[in-house]
Amino acid sequence: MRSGTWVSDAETALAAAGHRRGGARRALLELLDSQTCALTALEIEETLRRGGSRRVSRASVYRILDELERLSLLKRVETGQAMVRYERVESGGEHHHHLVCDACGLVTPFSDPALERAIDRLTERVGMTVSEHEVVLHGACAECEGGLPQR
Amino acid sequence: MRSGTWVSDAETALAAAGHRRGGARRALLELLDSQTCALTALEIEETLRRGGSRRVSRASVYRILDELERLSLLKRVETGQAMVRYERVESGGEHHHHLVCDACGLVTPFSDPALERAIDRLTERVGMTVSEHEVVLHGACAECEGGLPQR
DNA sequence: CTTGTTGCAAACGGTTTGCATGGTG
DNA sequence: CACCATGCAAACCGTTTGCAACAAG
Repeated sequence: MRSGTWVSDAETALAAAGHRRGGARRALLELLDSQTCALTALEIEETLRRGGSRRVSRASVYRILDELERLSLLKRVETGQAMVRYERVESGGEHHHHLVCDACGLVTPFSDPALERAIDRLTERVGMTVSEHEVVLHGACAECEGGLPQR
Repeated sequence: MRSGTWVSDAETALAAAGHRRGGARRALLELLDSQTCALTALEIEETLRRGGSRRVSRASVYRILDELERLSLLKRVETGQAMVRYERVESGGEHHHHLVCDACGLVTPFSDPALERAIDRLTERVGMTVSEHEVVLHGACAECEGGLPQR
């Protein structure tokens, strides 16, 4: 059960960045807020169209995603599949990573404190200012296990 | 200083998979063997052309990379940049992950036993057969730190 | 000679951009 | 009423594919 603060936080940040309001962006914000994991631009476009929400053109989807990412409201997720995915960034800093089934394409979130600790420690030792990190586990989900990967 | 076993291992695996020899693939194998980190298809094509090696058509580069990946001789690396990168898979199982400078695009390898341990442990708990994992750290390299990211 | 290997150019498909229209403040 | 937000369609560009010429075994 989400509190919905993300949408209002996002709108505040957008206003602060000099943006006006717009129906397309609003629809995207609400959709993204309701998700538990990352979506592709295509999934977003289709969900909005079929979900009864306002139809949003593909160009707008991309433009809005781009802007939201620039404002650090969204995070880009690379799953090794054809399309990039996006998911909201929690203001609290909590975040998860992803399991990708290479057979059926299913993307599932997971989180692991021990992993985060290892990365935090590592982050201090590398010769670089680390602003973000991403971990992707590839394999076969329970359902596909035993079946042939089709890629 | 590399031992060069990767190239011969690769050729053995290719032969076993029913492939004949070919100059283009040979050139790619040698180039990839000499690298310390992942290259894009474009970088491979250009390096081969300029490096005096045989010129290899773009289509062949992609086809060969694809086949080598299928045989687990290469690993695909997603850095969040426009293009996919490829690097050889060590038969010993040793592997590294990547630091990506979002300002200049520099990709650097790193390895961390503690991180690997955390991932191995995690791998046993998730409801999925994990065959591979990838960790990417984003940030600004020493050189770019202070300058503005340009994306 | 049979069949995989390569090059060339055209086709693909996700993403971006140019331009005209519409809505916000 | 100035300007950002949006839709549409065309342009982009990394990657894939069809096909014909080559070359390995």
